[in-house]
Amino acid sequence: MQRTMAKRPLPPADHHAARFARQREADRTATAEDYVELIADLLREEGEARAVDLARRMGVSQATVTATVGRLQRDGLVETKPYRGLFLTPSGQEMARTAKARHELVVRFLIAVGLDPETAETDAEGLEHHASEKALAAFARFLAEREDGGR
Amino acid sequence: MQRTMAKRPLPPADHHAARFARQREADRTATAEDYVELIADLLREEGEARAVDLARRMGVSQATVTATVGRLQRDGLVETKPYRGLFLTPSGQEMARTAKARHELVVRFLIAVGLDPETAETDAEGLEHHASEKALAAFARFLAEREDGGR
DNA sequence: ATGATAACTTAGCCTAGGCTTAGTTTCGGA
DNA sequence: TCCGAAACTAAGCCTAGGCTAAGTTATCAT
Repeated sequence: MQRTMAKRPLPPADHHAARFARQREADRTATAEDYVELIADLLREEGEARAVDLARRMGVSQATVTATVGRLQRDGLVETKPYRGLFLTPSGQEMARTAKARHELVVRFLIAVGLDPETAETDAEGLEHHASEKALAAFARFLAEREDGGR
Repeated sequence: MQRTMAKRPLPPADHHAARFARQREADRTATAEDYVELIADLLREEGEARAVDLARRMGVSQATVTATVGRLQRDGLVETKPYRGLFLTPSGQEMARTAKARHELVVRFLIAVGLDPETAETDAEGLEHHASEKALAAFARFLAEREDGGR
């Protein structure tokens, strides 16, 4: 049995470094995922995703949206038709699909462990980018068990 | 009853924007927390926290550590005595204390919902910065119940 | 059909957080 | 004691992601 006190020695340095590297990697993709997810939502709910709406919903200036969308375009995730909104490339759609699924899963999980839906939604925004596949699998398992046990 | 399909309409734009703002705020403090937490760990476990060890454990160059530590110093979290390592100011210690508590809580929670300890540790690194107070409270509640039920 | 308004872009600036390469300092062992 | 290796700093560069202010350009309503 492990000690309960926070006295476990530090992990080996390279191990430790790998965690932070994963972390930085996740940070780099987080913005792309947020934009792509939001574009997909807007396309679905409003029929179009205009830069001005993205700016409004992200709480950011239009200039920032222009710059970010430029990077997304460079990375093959988004296409633009000025004054006709933004569109997702196939790989953008793919990213949006998995991002949304992840988001939904995290929200449902947070609610299941006792968070109110509004806070769950807010927190999911931050947490969804940092949960590993293993963690997501554990969340899904937890939800499945919860549903079985509940009936 | 709400629809189960992901068809809930988008939240109001300002609402939506506020979530992302919180998010960006958390991102800004994440690096500081990671450094301060690691410095505290090194001081506790090794007796000193040298820049070179931070670099090794963060997986980053020494120059990057110098720059980051400069910002931490500017922000009143850290003090340096060259060749004698890094030290935390009272407010740095405070930050380390709460960061560590949060980290421990998230790890224990992740293990409780079925993650293996190693992955829990890795994921906690990313998740701890993005869980709200409400979420942390929910995690703690969950663990408490779990312990009651378990006996 | 044209002109005001709204949408979008450009330019220029900033900070955080990375990097490498090239110095400085300090410490410790011969 | 002194000198080489290790620790640290400095300089200069880069990208992402923010900002404002100043253009452009489409669209739509008259």
